[in-house]
Amino acid sequence: QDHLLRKVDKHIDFSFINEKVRPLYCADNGRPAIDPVVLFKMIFLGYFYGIRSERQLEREIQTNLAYRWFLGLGLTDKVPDHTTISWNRRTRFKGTNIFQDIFDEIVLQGISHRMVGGRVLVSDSTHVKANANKHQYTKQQVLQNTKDYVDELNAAVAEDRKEHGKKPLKPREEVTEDKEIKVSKTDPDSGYMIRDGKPEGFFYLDHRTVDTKYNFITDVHVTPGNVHDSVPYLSRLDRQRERFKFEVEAVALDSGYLTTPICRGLQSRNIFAVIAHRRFHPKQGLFPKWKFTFDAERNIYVCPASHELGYRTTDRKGYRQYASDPEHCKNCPLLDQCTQSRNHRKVVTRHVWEDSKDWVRNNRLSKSGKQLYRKRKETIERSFADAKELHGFRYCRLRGLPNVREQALMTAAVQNMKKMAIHLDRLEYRV
DNA sequence: TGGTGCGTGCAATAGTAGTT
DNA sequence: AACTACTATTGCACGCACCA
Repeated sequence: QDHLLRKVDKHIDFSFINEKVRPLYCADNGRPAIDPVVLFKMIFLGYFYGIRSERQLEREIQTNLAYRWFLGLGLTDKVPDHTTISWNRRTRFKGTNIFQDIFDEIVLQGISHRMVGGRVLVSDSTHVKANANKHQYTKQQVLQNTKDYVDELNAAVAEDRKEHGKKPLKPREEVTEDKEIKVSKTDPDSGYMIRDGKPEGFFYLDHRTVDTKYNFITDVHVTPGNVHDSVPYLSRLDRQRERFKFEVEAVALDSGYLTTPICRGLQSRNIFAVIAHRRFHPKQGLFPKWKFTFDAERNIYVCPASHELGYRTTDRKGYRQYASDPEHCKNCPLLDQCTQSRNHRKVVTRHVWEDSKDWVRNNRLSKSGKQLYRKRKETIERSFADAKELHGFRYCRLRGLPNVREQALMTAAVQNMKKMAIHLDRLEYRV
């Protein structure tokens, strides 16, 4: 009586699948299809129990009474063939948003049950090993991808230079920075990754956002493994605000997201942001940057020897440069701890959006910031752990970005369903 | 490093259950 | 019987564990 599938069946309404899928089926001709609800329930079963193969799934359904019951199959009913799943994936569902739609619908059901607040969100990403041998690759020259905040930054740089009485920079034609990357022969969509102390090879990145109220997963996004965490963050945040009408008040993020565009983006959206801190240690022996204090009023940096570094210019990348007077530094006793530059001139840079970063830094040190930050680990990390341990999300079952996206969305949807079913069942029991 | 055996999803296509 | 839109079958390339 207390089987998980009974709770899922009781508390989750799957009838929406019929409506979402209707335009993809022929209404009045041909051989009748397997009921789409049954088809998707089969897929869900695979993810619920971490059955990573469609053949294996077919065999499991044949012999498992609970699975048959969940699908509405009698003891002697024929289980649909496993290839029907892959046939539908690459024929009927190809190029559609059906998996995203289903994930979204489950989130909406969670919202209607008051299990999702949409006020405090936590995001992180994890690597998922691609279904591709790390030795099978070709090398390719690609252009460095240009960041999407580039226009905004150019405007900020122009503004900043104007304020400091500098001439505007000549607009540069095209940014053509070439780099060589490894492209997998078996799954060209994945990205080659080298990380300290971890196995290298082809990976995807799964970016997730979790609502802190009941740890409901509210967003899933997959990119190749060589894309930085922070790149898709703001657009995914906005997606949630639009799609689910979230009024986001606060977010907590891992140190990988501590970049000026994100700090700036969150501040301008009026969202209280707490981001983990990473202290960089520059070349051994040299002073770290935080030893230089910024005086906003006078627009100067003060070095550990109390010497002033004055504003010099603002460069194309948005960094203000503050330089010391080499005549003064030449005789400084701290010189060899400060700079190795041949002309004894120390240059400290400060991004034009550095103020947003300072704002985030102060948030983290505040009382509510500390509280929120502590919550981060126990929510998002647990969500990823469950996905990997329980639902087979350590490896990509399928190849190609759309397919990996399908796997990520279905894994998350199933985690949400499980959470919802168990929670609602407990509520009912109490009443 | 190269071979073997096994398991996987995919592609091609054969087969099937409806309607006309 | 012809046509249609599905499902089922089959063979294949690939990944991976294992072994020498």
